[in-house]
Amino acid sequence: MKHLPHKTIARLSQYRRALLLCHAKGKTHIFSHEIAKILHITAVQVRRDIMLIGYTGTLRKGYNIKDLIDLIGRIIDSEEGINVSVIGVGNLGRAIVNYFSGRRTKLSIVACFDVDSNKIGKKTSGIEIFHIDDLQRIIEEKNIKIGIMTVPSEQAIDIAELLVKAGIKGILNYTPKPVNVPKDVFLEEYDMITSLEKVAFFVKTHD
Amino acid sequence: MKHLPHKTIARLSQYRRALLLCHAKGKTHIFSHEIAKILHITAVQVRRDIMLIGYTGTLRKGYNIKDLIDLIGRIIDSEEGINVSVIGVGNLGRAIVNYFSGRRTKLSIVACFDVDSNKIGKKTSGIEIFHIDDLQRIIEEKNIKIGIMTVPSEQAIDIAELLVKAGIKGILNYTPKPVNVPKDVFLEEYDMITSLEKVAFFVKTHD
DNA sequence: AAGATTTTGTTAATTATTTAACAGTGTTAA
DNA sequence: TTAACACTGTTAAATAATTAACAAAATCTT
Ligand SMILES: NC(=O)c1ccc[n+]([C@@H]2O[C@H](COP(=O)([O-])OP(=O)(O)OC[C@H]3O[C@@H](n4cnc5c(N)ncnc54)[C@H](O)[C@@H]3O)[C@@H](O)[C@H]2O)c1
Ligand SMILES: NC(=O)c1ccc[n+]([C@@H]2O[C@H](COP(=O)([O-])OP(=O)(O)OC[C@H]3O[C@@H](n4cnc5c(N)ncnc54)[C@H](O)[C@@H]3O)[C@@H](O)[C@H]2O)c1
Repeated sequence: MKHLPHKTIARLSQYRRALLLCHAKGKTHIFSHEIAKILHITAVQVRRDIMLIGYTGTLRKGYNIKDLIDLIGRIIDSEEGINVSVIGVGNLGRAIVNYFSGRRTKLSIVACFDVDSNKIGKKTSGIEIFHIDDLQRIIEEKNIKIGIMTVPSEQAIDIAELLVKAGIKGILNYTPKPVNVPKDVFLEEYDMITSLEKVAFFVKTHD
Repeated sequence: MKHLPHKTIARLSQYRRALLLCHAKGKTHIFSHEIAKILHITAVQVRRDIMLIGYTGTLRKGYNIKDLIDLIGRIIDSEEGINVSVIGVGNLGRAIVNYFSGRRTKLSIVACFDVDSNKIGKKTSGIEIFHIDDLQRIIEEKNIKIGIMTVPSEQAIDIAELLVKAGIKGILNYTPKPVNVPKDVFLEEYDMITSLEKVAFFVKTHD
């Protein structure tokens, strides 16, 4: 298995989530077209993705749900788990921390950072909030590999640089400000405003 | 100008945001490579996108910032503006409402919906919260075209259906549950968990 | 047991998107 | 006034992602 396309990785994550739900219901096998139906994509795409990770289902019975869940896990998870931090504990940051603190997965949010003295030392959803000046130290101490940026956009570029310096290996930037990272750091940016404007554009043109 | 690629639309939104910043600083012209630098993409891509919308800069001076902002506006905005609603005023929904209420654009959030009786009738960031049962009526009364879904994922499918019935033309689904809409409704889905798992995958493999 | 049916796995074709290449043209400098 | 330069606009090539096509095989039907 050489290079999995980005889009395939994203779908594998979704397949797994859907499969876990099916598994919980006691289902043991599933067809490509069933998975496709759940995610509203085509069965071919499902089969192709599954082919790419080298799994083979059984003809006429489909894919073994448990096996496929495990295989996807071996591909996208890190065995030891990965520690994550949230930088900027405002409305969005708090929502994210709260949301992820509920679920047990291989990804755990283990620290937050802010500059607001009212927040430092407190906890949000059980996760401690540190001062941004302690970032480097805490990142090292807690072996944090991923940073989720939810700071005001004016701070985005500086914070990204700080994260890179601290040795972070992946950044999820929810700021509408594009940031720059060296190529050994993986960057994913999501811009909500743009997303909404895109919807608005198609609403406008589609009638 | 025929069909603009989705990706181009998304970038136009970002160009405009960057251009507005430059404009505010008193800059009048900008080169493709300057825009590219800000967004960390290539100058060719910028030029190509701008070509697609039929704008032409002046040689050696670049693009007129004000003109380009206006043209992008004419393309992606609706003249009259578009009304938006948020369904599910929890942590994420509240963050979104608060965030967008600050900015004046052609897109305004004009109503929220929930089922929690403690929330109904109250306001969040100045926007009234209605009961989900009044959705159809309010959508019509307030001429709402877009719905942002931030309800628990178990509710996602039902709510999407409800929105479609009510005559919504665009849905932004922040639930990790894929939903189904007729093809005259534009659907954009963003799954934060998947996004984070994708970052984790590349962090894992990239060393 | 023969034939129809269903479903996978895989290669090939298609479509979408990005990147490269380069002609054309004001502007600056010699 | 001519040559070098620094841009844009556009076409062509390359890359990425999706979709179609179909052979192979397990199961079902009669
Ligand atoms: N809230 C949303 O729904 C939403 C939507 C789209 C984009 N965003 C983006 O997400 C970011 C955060 O949005 P928000 O609504 O949570 O804002 P917010 O103001 O509620 O939160 C920002 C937080 O960052 C902290 N902060 C400021 N400077 C910091 C620094 N140098 N280091 C660490 N922390 C710092 C602030 O103290 C605050 O707690 C913004 O960039 C915004 O554009 C938010
Ligand atoms: N918080 C995050 O950062 C985050 C991240 C990723 C995904 N999400 C997704 O966003 C959604 C909301 O997350 P949250 O953290 O804000 O959850 P939340 O529980 O804080 O909010 C959900 C809200 O929806 C309301 N609600 C429930 N049923 C409803 C119905 N039928 N109609 C209208 N409103 C209803 C609830 O009363 C509540 O106010 C979830 O699907 C979650 O998976 C959230």
